[in-house]
Amino acid sequence: MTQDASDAAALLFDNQICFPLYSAANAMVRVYRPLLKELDVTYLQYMVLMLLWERKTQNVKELGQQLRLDSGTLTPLLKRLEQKDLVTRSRSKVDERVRVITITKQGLALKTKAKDIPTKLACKVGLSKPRIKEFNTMCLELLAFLDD
Amino acid sequence: MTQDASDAAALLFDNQICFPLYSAANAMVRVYRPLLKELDVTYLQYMVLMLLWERKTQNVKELGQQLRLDSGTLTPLLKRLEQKDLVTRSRSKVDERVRVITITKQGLALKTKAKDIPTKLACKVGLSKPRIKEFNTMCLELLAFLDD
DNA sequence: GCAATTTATATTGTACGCAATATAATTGAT
DNA sequence: ATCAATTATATTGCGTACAATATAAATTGC
Repeated sequence: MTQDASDAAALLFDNQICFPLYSAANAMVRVYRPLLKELDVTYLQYMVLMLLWERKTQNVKELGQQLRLDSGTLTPLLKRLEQKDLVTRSRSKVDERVRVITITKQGLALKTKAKDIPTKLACKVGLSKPRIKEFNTMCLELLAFLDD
Repeated sequence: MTQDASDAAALLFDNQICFPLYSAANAMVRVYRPLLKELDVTYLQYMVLMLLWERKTQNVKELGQQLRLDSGTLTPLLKRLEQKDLVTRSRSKVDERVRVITITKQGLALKTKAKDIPTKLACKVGLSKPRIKEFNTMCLELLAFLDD
């Protein structure tokens, strides 16, 4: 193939190397939505709660590093979780800049309600366990490249 | 492992079967952003233009099917492309409900400017060509399950 | 000890993504 | 032909993402 032909092929929609990734991520959030409706949280809020179920107090930076998101996304999200009484937002006594997020009793209680969600999602996902593992590995590998 | 232990493991953040997908999709859009800055379009706008480079006139439904997006997302996006004079938004003479999107001369001209973007992106992605193909296949497979 | 720099978070503005709903044109059944 | 159902798009409202910028507290260099 000539260089020009290769350039042209690279600009064809169906040859876009990441559009299926983009669509799959959207579809995944769409599938989660009805499952999370009973908890009245979004997918991202659910991920934040999950982190806080494991370690009940974390600051914004710690959450952001695990979620790969910054305060521009997290600050308003955490305010919404606070308004639902699922977390508290206090300040560190040691360092006044640090915003300390702590899960509340109600936030912890949601964990019980969430018990069946992973199974329900796994059904929707369809792929076998080893194939999911393989898929996650590839996503993480890609992520490592994309994040430099 | 007992059922309870398995339930608990399923709610651990690091065991979430789709969070790497979510993060990778975000990272991918982030990597595209500086590459598309010269064209002054977003990733999704770039995908729409790509479809219109291949077939210069398409209606909203046709675009939506290929992009897996609805008018709630596409209508405002197409208005923005119209404001940049990259597309026109007319009505079908045959069926007045149908909004016909046509790429403009300026919109077509952007294709030349975009020539090097796929190569630049491929460098960032890092994965080998066959591995990218494998990854796309898995995303499409997952997508088929998630979309029922 | 204090100015300069760094760090942690917050704010602003833009653009998705999508559920829910609205509107207007077309089609279908009688 | 007419009215009900369907279809195509638009609108509204909410919640991300994130670049750019702002602010205030802590740290560093001297």
